Amino acid sequence: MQVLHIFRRDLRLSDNAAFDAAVHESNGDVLPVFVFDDALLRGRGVAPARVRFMLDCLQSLDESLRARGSRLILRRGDPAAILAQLAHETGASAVFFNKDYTPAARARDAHITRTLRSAGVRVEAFKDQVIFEEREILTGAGSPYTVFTPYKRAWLARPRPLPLADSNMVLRTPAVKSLTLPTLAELGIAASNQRIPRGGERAAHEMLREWIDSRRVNAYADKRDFPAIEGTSRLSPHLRFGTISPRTCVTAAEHAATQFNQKDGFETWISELIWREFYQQVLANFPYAARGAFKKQYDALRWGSGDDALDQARFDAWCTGHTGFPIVDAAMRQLAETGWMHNRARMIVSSFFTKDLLLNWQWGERWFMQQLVDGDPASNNGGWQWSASTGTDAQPYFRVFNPRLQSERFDPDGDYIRTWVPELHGVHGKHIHAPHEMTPMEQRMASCVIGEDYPAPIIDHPAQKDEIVRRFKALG
DNA sequence: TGAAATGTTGGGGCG
DNA sequence: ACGCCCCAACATTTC
Repeated sequence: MQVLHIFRRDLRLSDNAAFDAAVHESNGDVLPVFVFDDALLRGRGVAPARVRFMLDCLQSLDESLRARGSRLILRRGDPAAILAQLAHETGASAVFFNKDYTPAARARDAHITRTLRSAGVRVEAFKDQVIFEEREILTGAGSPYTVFTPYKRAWLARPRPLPLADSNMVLRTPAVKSLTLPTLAELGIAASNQRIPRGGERAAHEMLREWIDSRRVNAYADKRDFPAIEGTSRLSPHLRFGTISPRTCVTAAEHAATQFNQKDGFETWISELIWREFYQQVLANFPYAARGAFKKQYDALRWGSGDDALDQARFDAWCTGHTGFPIVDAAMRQLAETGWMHNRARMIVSSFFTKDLLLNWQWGERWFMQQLVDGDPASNNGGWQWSASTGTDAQPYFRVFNPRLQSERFDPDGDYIRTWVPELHGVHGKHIHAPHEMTPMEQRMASCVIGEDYPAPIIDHPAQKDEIVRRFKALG
């Protein structure tokens, strides 16, 4: 009895809930399928770098399947129609997949499920992408949490599912047509020359092992806020595409914390994984937040300067890293060049975007989705709304980052800045955080003339801060 | 996962 | 020796 498994954000064989169930139920007669969904590939939130990473993951997944006697069947088009066709063609009696929680994904999956069921095919959806899903963690009143700290407490108090045991069952897959792995150009996506990490399940497991065994995870609490330091796991693209499961990550880190009797780094790192689940849960339970402010009264907030050309120029300066604020420019260039940005830097540039440039957070959210290899709708939306003070658990609107202070605190020697902003290589000492304060003589000495080699700050922080606080205050 | 203003405390210089 | 003042360091408050 043939079972079809659809891979989407679970591009791995180990600890994969739906795939494991498909293999066991079918006794190895499994049809592993991936569908290139044109509706997604043509959307405005596509990042060439992310698609490249995904293609790498798919290549690696196909190799893993071939090692087990199977292979990955690739198709392109409308998923529901393709899956109905494939089920008919192969006589598959059931289609399995892992649940996805964004509003668009749920609509797509509801359509797939209706189509297949009306064709007489059984459909089963599994929890896999998160440890606890949408309505598993509820308040005493039975409603979803909208504040992180109590959510985290409830999350930690609950017994966690362990990773599934690896199966070595030999797989048999019928001969059906498959696309060869397409290129970016064949998918109609712009070329990407960003330096992105290696995809695939093996790469993910190697990274996790290194993260744990080198004990970098133990130093996470102390080092994670300094973007010049390799203090984070960098596993986010793998969690995004499911080349590693959150259960595997948590179990490995917990084991290491016990073994080394070192809890701080572990607990702080796990908190970040809980943030990921928190935001998935928020979007699942409050789907309107994908399209507007979680706190609805802030949909009425007026963004921008009133001058569209000025706003566009500011937006472009931010995207390309030419705002005249070194820490912001370094971060934006890291994003453009690598498809990744350090988390502390994400907070700084998103605060700058909303509270200093006064631009609508949704523009920034979209730019991130177009750039990030790890771009995830729920985490990205949650993070932007947090920064914009429109979201769940948002920072109060009067908490505004001072880019200069953030720079001095989290990149004290300017190492991060100099790595990504070559114009500032010759700028030494404290001037690295505010090069426009150099005298004309100092500017020449540093080979960094303000207005020629590097821009003056494009906005005045105190004035912009006053303005945004006034606008928020007006809405209560 | 804030910043800045304001308040408090305590050590040390100094008359 | 003593009180006064300054000010840094830290804590609290406010937005």
